[in-house]
Amino acid sequence: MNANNWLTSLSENGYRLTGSRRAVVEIVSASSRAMTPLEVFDSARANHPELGLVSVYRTLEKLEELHLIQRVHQPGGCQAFITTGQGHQHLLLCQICGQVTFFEGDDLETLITSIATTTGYSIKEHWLQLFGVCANCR
Amino acid sequence: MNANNWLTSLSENGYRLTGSRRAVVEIVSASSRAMTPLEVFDSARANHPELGLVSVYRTLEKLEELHLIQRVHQPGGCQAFITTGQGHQHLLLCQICGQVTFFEGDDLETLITSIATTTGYSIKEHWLQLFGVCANCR
DNA sequence: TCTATAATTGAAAATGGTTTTCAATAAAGA
DNA sequence: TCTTTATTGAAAACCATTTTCAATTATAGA
Repeated sequence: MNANNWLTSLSENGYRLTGSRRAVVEIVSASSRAMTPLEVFDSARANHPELGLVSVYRTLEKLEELHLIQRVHQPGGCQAFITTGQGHQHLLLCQICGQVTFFEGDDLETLITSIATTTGYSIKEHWLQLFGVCANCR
Repeated sequence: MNANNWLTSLSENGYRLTGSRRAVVEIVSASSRAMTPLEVFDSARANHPELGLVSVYRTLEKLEELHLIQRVHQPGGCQAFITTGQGHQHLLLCQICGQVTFFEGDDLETLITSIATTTGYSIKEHWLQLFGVCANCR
């Protein structure tokens, strides 16, 4: 279902719907783990053996531009992408299985306002990520 | 002053004090902006023209291992390093001048506990970064 | 449906940041 | 001072990502 929305979005933004793009969208939209371009490539080639790695990079670039996916920063590297949550959300990552969960973090407003006052900064954006072990992996 | 502490720490951990290491430590310990290996290299070569880029990478690696510096993740890239703050601190980055300010973020405990309960995760670590415009740059 | 056009493709080459290799050098303890 | 061994810079290797390019193909319009 996500996949169809993504394809519609690509199409509405003037991008053509090709086999390669469908292959990438299919994999990434269905994953609850952040995936690197190479992981997407390997996974997508199961159904689309003709897919090139270059097209994976190019498709991920467009999905990111359309805010359908976002890059995930981790101690081990920052190349992986995950579906973007609805609204403003923060990330919770399982250090064992890699599962990504989103959560609302509106409680931050108080903290942010206080920091802005203390430091004299005008704060525009914030990143919050939690790392831990999910219920399944304990 | 930071520089001497860092050199002491390197020495106490069995690393030799060399000209290359002093050059890197001198630059990085004095910077309030996150610097990439190449920026450190360029800057340090002003006083140490014989310094090699490879030694910059190797020294940064050791400083990170000793928790004297930490990698800073930003939308534009994740290669830059900054001095580590005292205790557990969070980052506030100026999007204009790159200045890094640390702040305490203990107010997060409540939020984190609540997320742990809701999601069933055991939370081990967290990253909080704020981006904005510092007082000087406004 | 057919055609024309311009976007998209995969392969190969290029790029750029980082790491490894290696012989020469130099720090530090005896 | 001497000896040992970590450290060095240069060059080569590496590897993820981007660019180039000619062939292909999605799409709009006839």
